[in-house]
Amino acid sequence: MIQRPSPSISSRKQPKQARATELVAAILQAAAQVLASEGAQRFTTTRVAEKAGVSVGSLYQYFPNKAALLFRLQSDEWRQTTDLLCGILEDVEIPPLERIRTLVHAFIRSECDEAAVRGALDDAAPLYRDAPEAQEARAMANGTVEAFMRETLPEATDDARAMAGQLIIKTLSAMGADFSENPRTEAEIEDYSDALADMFCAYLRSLGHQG
Amino acid sequence: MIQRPSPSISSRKQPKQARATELVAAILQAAAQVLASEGAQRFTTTRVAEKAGVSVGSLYQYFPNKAALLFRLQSDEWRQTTDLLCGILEDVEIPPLERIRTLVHAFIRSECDEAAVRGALDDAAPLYRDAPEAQEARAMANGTVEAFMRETLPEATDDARAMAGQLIIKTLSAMGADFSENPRTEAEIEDYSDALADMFCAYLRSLGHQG
Amino acid sequence: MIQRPSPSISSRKQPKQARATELVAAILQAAAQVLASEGAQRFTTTRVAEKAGVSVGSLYQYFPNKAALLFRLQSDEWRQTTDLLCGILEDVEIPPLERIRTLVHAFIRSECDEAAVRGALDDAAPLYRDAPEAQEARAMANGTVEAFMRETLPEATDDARAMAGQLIIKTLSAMGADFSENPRTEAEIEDYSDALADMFCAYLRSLGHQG
Amino acid sequence: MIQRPSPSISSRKQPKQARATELVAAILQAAAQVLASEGAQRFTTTRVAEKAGVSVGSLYQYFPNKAALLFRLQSDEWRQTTDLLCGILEDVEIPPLERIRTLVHAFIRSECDEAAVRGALDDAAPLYRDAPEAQEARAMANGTVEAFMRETLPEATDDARAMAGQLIIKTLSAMGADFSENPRTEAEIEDYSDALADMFCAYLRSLGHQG
DNA sequence: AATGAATGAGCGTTCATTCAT
DNA sequence: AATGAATGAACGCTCATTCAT
Repeated sequence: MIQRPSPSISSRKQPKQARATELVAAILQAAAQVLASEGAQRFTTTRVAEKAGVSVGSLYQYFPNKAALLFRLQSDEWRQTTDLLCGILEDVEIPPLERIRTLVHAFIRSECDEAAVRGALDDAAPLYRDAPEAQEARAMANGTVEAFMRETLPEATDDARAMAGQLIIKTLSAMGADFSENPRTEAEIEDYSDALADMFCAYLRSLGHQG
Repeated sequence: MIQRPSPSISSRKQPKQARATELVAAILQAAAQVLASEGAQRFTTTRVAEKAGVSVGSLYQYFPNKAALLFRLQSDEWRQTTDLLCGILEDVEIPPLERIRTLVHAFIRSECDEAAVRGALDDAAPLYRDAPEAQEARAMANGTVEAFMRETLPEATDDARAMAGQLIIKTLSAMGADFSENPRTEAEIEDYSDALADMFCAYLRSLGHQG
Repeated sequence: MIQRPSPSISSRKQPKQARATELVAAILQAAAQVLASEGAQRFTTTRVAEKAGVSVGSLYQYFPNKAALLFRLQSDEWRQTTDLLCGILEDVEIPPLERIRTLVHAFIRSECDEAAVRGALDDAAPLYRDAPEAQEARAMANGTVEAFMRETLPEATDDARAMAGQLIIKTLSAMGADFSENPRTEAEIEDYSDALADMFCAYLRSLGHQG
Repeated sequence: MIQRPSPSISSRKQPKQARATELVAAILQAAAQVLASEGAQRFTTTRVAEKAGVSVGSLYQYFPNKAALLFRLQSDEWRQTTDLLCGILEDVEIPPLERIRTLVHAFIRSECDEAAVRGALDDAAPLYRDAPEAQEARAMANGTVEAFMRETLPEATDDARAMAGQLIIKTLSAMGADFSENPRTEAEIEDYSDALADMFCAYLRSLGHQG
């Protein structure tokens, strides 16, 4: 295993003024565009700054390095996705397995919607994933998942629940990334999501869920 | 395994090809080492050639570019893994779900064993994955998987079987990659493999498998 | 020493100048700190302004450029050192060679005390040394040195005296800088100062000093 | 005191072929020219390569980084100077103090001859002086100096001799650098060298040398 | 007067690939 | 066939200075 440097990735300053906020937004938008249109390989700070209509220096005023910019992009994506998924998981009106199905559909669709950026972000992962901040970000939804699992598998041990929860989330995430690598039709998305949901539901039932 | 000519006979017949085979093998071995020890970021043709005790020029005689070298590495990994998995899947003496479990264990363990190379290979994927040959390589095991699925789900439609087969294989592959990113203990490997196998088995049963 | 206005009287009379003096003092202090703690390489106007709790713009209001700031630092150091040395040289109560010895000890010790700043200032010399003002600054103590030399070598020609005086002063200065590059123990400082003083005294005696 | 990074500075490869030797020579010559004509501040690898009629890449084939190039320049200067000085110091036919005088003249003249390069090299010292190799280089002439001092001050303690030797050498070196900063006439060089030699001789006599 | 965001030329260094030998 | 020196565009990043507010 290789020890890569973990550059500090935290934002250089939190924009106090509207001007700064706009700038950061412009940079992030440009970054997403460059990532989507040019790919991770050609994602350079110069290109992002140019696309954003800003000098490189300005970019570096708000992001301490390239990794931080990528991480921010990823982080925003994560937050969005997390919000989406948590909103679904926490809706106790709906039976758990139905929630899972909805969740899978929502996630897969969302992955396909922004496939270009996400794919390139994955390619760039080596540049930011070893930063400590990245570890934190990935743990955000843990609480919600745990609660959902307690509800779904009330009689399982904590360990079993944790493992099953992680397995499902990770599988969803990995399969979404893989599936969205190629362009997909509406029907393919539906079929694939259903199959994946079938697998998760079968698994949960086998672990003791009483539907 | 390197094809060594018996010194007196075939080395005269095909001196070039034998030499070439050795060279290619040395380069590939060096490439794997460089990838494992230096990471995708620092994987350079010069470094590989140096490690292999060969000139860069020679490297470029056998591999048209860096992507080709990486692709070959990946391709060999795939063939190996495929052989491993097919051997297990084709053993009709053992009940299907048991085969699946064995397969998962074997695969996860194998991923962890070579985590360094495979992880780096994944990081480098953007560099070779767009090659046309890369598509072919991934289809190798299709026949065996299909056969296994026919055996396991005899009453399902072809479409359903194909989908389920792909889903399981892809999930196994993606989760193996993800899981082996961090160093793992023996016990973690066992637990994780079992959980994954549980999920697959539950899924297959839910699709109609009669165990 | 900072010139603080008594709050009720002079601060009304010359509010700008008092404020300016404080600002300049704060900047210079910060500059010395940055130089000592970060080194010449990382001595940037932004960092100095930040350390001084002042905007870069303000810094540039009082110093036309980075070189001017460095020069001022150097200049202040020179004035301090000059005062120290002149005070010793002008004490006619003490025999000349004893004054030299005291002077060497005082200077070497002072160099070691502020090694960090002075070392970094030396490193930065290329940035300010070509300024015309820099020439003047170095001539400050000339009068005192001349007087001392007249006293010490009353029978020598003016030229010989000037040369000897310059030689000793320059040697002292150069050797102080060199010696203080490395951290030194008390004993090393004493020994080194004595040796240097021995050399100067022997030289002066050889030129005709009657002790 | 600041902890600067000590980049490895050793030559990347010893040129085996005439071609390579020529190249290294061309680079070193170009480097000296750039240093002399543009100053340490504008001494960049790109500029050196350009002046040498070579690509930057080639430069980096023979020098691992800019510091190494500078160090090599300095190192060559040191070797030259060392050879010059040792040749003089070791000539036992000539009385010690006369040797000292000859040495001072030779050194000061040599410093003035190449003032531009040496001055700029001094300015660039922060970039290479902390490398371990630089420490070694400075110790080269120690043996010869020691022998000379034993001959000149046979009755002094080892410590006293070492101190006196270091003092003289360092003073010579520092004063040569300082003196050659400005352009000098023939007469100035002679006068200055004599004064310096006078000082050293007086010092050695005062320490017990019997001339 | 004071601010600090913005600039952008410039730096040191890397590395896939070529091609004269 | 084999070599490995040579290329040079490209990268991430810094910092002295300006100027609109």
